[in-house]
Amino acid sequence: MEDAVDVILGQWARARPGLDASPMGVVGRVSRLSRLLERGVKEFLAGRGLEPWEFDMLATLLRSGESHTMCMKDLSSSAMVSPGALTNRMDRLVERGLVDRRPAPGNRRMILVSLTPEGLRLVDDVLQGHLDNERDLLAGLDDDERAALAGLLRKLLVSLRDTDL
Amino acid sequence: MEDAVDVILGQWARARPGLDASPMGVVGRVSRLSRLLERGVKEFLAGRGLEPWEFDMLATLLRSGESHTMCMKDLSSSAMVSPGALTNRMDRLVERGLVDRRPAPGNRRMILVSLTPEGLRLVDDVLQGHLDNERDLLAGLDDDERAALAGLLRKLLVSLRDTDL
DNA sequence: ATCAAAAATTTCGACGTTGAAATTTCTGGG
DNA sequence: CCCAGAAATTTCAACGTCGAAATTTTTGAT
Repeated sequence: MEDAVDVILGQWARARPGLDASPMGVVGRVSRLSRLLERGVKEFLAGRGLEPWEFDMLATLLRSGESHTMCMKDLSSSAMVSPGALTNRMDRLVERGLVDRRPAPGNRRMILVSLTPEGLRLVDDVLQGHLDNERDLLAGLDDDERAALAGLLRKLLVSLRDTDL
Repeated sequence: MEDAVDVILGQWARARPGLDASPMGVVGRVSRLSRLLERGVKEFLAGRGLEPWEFDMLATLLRSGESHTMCMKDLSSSAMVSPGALTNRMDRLVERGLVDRRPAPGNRRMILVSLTPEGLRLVDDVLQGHLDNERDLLAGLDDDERAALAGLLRKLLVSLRDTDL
């Protein structure tokens, strides 16, 4: 069965015979798949009253350790957003009462962000459904294929040095 | 070798033992890989004086057929951007002299966009280098692995109905 | 103790996208 | 032939991000 990227590769073969466009077979598919999965996640979370970035922030704090607390810098790099964007996001989460913010004792340069009880309850409520939804989005592959895909993606990511949060 | 997503899965295993977070092993990796590849493409194109979206538009026109001409609607869906964003992009490409825009003869609702000779020369000059760069970004996988990865991604994309441009 | 450099965060302006409303043109049924 | 609805594009306001500059605090060398 053909996907949209096959159609594109066919167009290249016609427009520029002799050109080896095969790298687009991977790069293009990763890009399209990423957007489709994002949309699927967004639709699920919208039903729970959360934007994807909100769930990301709450889930990052939840998995960070018992205290559910991180400083702005670590949150910024974990979420792969600029420091400025992180400030903006935390402003809004504080306003919703899902996190709180306080200077770190002993180092007033740092701001510590924690889940509030309400934030913890919300993310915990949504987490299982979110994973079920992701499983559904991947249902086109069986378990072996999913594992193989994860393995290939890992190998590529490691080669691109994506080894830290 | 561990990648960043393995670290995240390890955090989940500690924070919520018993939770099966494995879908994130695929979804998270696709998302991170997509961003890394985008960055690699962006850096290459910046050296040629092009933004990724500019190259996308020019390449889409180039591979569309002999005439290098498409209407706004088809360009919009090809590039997966809203119609409004497309108008904005074309304004700027016209200003750079890389495309031209004219009403379709016989159907004045439609606007036809074509590569100018200058746009054609530019995208043709950059195309081979762009593919070489993408190949470099994928160099962590050998040919068989790359083909296997493309196949798994295709299967997943087909299951998500990503079969048209 | 002091000061320059580094570190963490916030502020701010520029930019691009989205989604909805508006505009123009076409199509088909009556 | 006319008109309502559909189709293609443009306009516009709201929104979020980035990057750079500014701010505050800490660190280390002298």
